[in-house]
Amino acid sequence: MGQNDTLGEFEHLVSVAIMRLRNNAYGMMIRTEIHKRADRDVSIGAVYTTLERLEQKGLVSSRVGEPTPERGGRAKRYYKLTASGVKTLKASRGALTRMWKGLRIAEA
Amino acid sequence: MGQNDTLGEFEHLVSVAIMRLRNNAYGMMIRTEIHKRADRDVSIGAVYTTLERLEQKGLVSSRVGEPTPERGGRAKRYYKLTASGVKTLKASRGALTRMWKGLRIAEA
DNA sequence: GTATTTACTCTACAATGTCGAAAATATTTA
DNA sequence: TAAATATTTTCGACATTGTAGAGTAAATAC
Repeated sequence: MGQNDTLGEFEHLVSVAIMRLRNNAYGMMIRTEIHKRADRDVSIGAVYTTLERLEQKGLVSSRVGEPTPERGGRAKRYYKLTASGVKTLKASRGALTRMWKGLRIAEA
Repeated sequence: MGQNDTLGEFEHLVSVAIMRLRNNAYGMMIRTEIHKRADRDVSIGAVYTTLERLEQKGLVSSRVGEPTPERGGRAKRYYKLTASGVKTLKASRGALTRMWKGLRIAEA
């Protein structure tokens, strides 16, 4: 049930953030990107939980990077969308786009 | 917690459908609109549950209409977005738009 | 008053959203 | 080199949202 093809609202934001960040998409950065762009301030835990679930669904993959020596800190885990992830993200966006198409938002 | 300001993915679709349908936004129609536009086939129960929750949050309001005599059938309950609902919908769309802005989607 | 049609309500459970605290692991410093 | 500090990830728990299916209501037709 609910295997593939649609993303939740936050999953959508996380997925887009990963695309934007290219080869610098790791937890903390993803959170920052969402904060800056979508003006949405979520906890880092929320981000990781979602990342983990997306990975379980095969929509993103990850690898642990070398620990960049910039004043301590644990090694980063980098994420990227899989082919399936890109496809699903496109589908989600497409549904929204078609839904909004031609509608000029006015009043209640 | 999570009072206002963001819509879930399906709540978003339902809200847009209500706007599109103007003065003809009742359960069955909303479902059809989502099916046609977003190519999403959900049960009527799913639609009503969401409608009810949006109403509880003050994002939509409803009223029961006169039973149009078109070969039987119960009276319809019409929905519309409240001012707060419009605002929230705009915010949700805005977040997505800003998130996507400038990103050309390519490959994984 | 029974069948038929159209539409809504209820109940239950699965999936997604979200937080806060804890654990890892690296560098600096006393 | 042990302790302090910084950066990032992992865990556990619970709230909200997504979704289906069966049941109920109410109106017209026969």
